[in-house]
Amino acid sequence: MSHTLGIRQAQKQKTRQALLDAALGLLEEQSLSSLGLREVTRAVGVAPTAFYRHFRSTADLGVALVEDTLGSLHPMIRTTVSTADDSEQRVVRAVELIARHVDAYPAHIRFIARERHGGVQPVREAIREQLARFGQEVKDELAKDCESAGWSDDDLLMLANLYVDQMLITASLFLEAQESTPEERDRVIQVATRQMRLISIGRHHWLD
Amino acid sequence: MSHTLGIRQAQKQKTRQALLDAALGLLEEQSLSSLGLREVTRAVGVAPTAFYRHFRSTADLGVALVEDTLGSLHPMIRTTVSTADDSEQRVVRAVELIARHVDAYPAHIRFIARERHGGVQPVREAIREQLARFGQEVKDELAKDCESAGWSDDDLLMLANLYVDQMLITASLFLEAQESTPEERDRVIQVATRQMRLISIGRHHWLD
DNA sequence: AATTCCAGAGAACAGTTGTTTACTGCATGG
DNA sequence: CCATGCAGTAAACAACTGTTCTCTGGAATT
Repeated sequence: MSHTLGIRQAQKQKTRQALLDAALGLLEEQSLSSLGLREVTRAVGVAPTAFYRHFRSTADLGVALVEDTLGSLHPMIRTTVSTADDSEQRVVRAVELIARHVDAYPAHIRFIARERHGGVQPVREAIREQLARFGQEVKDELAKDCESAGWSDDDLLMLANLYVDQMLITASLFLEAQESTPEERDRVIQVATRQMRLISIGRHHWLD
Repeated sequence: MSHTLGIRQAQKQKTRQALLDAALGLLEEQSLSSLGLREVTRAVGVAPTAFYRHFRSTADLGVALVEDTLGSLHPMIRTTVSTADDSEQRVVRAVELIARHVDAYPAHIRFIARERHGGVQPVREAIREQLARFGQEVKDELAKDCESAGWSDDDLLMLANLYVDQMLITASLFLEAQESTPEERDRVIQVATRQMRLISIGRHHWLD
């Protein structure tokens, strides 16, 4: 079904991606609500009017950016929860995976952390939607675990969302520590690991 | 020592507060990095140049706003942790207090949630600093509790920061639910309460 | 080979922005 | 009571913004 795009469509998607990439770069030191359309086109090297061929507005571009950046998170979250070692090893491995992802795509998680509560409503909504989806995915993974026996659906979802939020907080801490000393980075690893561990302990004794 | 201000200084502080209030209002539907200085003065009804008598830039105003808005949070956080009922009642009461605070000062917590990871570095730093202070305060309160016997200082601070982050997440959820149905609000209360409870359970079994 | 289509260019538009300069009126301190 | 200080005003600046309109070159379709 995936017909090889013509030269025409290929070029279009290329500049579209260039616009998205340029925007993501510019958003490292400002928020979406202050991002100008001309600013983006200037960074790419196309005329301002070309922008409209791809997006209705910068808010529209922001929504597209949400799909892109959170799409890259799906595999990480999946593997973070599903690695079936012992409970303690799982926590350590999760924090490690988060750190690795932040190193690989710092701009992605900066964008999400910044715009999750940012000034552009449609973007906030898109992020909220995607994170709810993540919550469901994590819940499904948790349900497979034998430790989840006797848990209600509501409680599983509650725990899943707690994990998702904690992942974002941890990722954000790694991002801040990135332009700091390596010792600070190690400190973040230790704190994040212990917080995750405490949540896991709470999970273990939930049904008492 | 607090000498009654002259008419001069009183007027100055009055317009300064007017600028802060107007800015906080405008920031409900945009972020600080897109807030224009003229926009603020227009909302107050003074000349654009008057702005410079009070702030160097909008970023400067943002930092001042952090002190204001997070100052109002100090009493809440203090009482949230220190009410010395039984553990379960404490959780319920904490969530209740957060809900009440969000209803009282929605713009305050919106500002903090938005600019904590926002596009203006000095403001991010100011918020980070204040939240670290909160973490210390919570830790001091936790240390008084008999349940904290045998805990290391690092672990206490780790738990305190976990609580602070969880409070912010919960407050943010209440804010979103504010312009939604009352049933949604109740759902937020239930989820937040159970998340807090799970953390408390983790705390209780931490030393096993 | 002729025609249609469309991504991108270019110019122009009215509005807005931050910042500077010179000013005014009034509360304040000698 | 008079001189100084200073909060706020007014006008002007170059630079920038989003959006519209018209146009063009080359891929896509027939």
